[in-house]
Amino acid sequence: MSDEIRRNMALFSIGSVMKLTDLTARQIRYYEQHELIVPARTDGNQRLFSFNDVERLLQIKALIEKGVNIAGIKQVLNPVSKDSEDATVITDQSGVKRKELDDAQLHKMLKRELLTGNRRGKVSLIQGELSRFLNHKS
DNA sequence: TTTCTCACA
DNA sequence: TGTGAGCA
Repeated sequence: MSDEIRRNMALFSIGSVMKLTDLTARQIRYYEQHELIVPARTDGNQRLFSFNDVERLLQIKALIEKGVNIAGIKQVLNPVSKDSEDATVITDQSGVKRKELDDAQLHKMLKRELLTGNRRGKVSLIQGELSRFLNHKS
């Protein structure tokens, strides 16, 4: 669990993130405007990204390449409180939590689509690049 | 030099 | 989204 801490601690400049994600600074800032990511700031108002942010950016990139728009990406990335909209739960003949179930399945479906083809390949590639970047650091 | 915000193509 | 201006 303390892994979360480190993931959110490592900080990169937007320039590093650009190289790591192949996104332009413009895109990165654009995604931030749409709340797809929420990087921290330095004293000089400089953006600081964590490993989590980088991974998030890579997911966003993958989704965009699949033709998903900002709104769609928000749905996949934003954990929209698990129980903040149970007001519209349908109570049909089969069950009581119809809507909730559908949301969960949809979310899982989208996530799977996003990661289809590189369950491990892309991730390890990313980590490899991160390591190379951190070690070379020249 | 790099990043930032803002505005226009 | 890209690009350029003017700052810090």
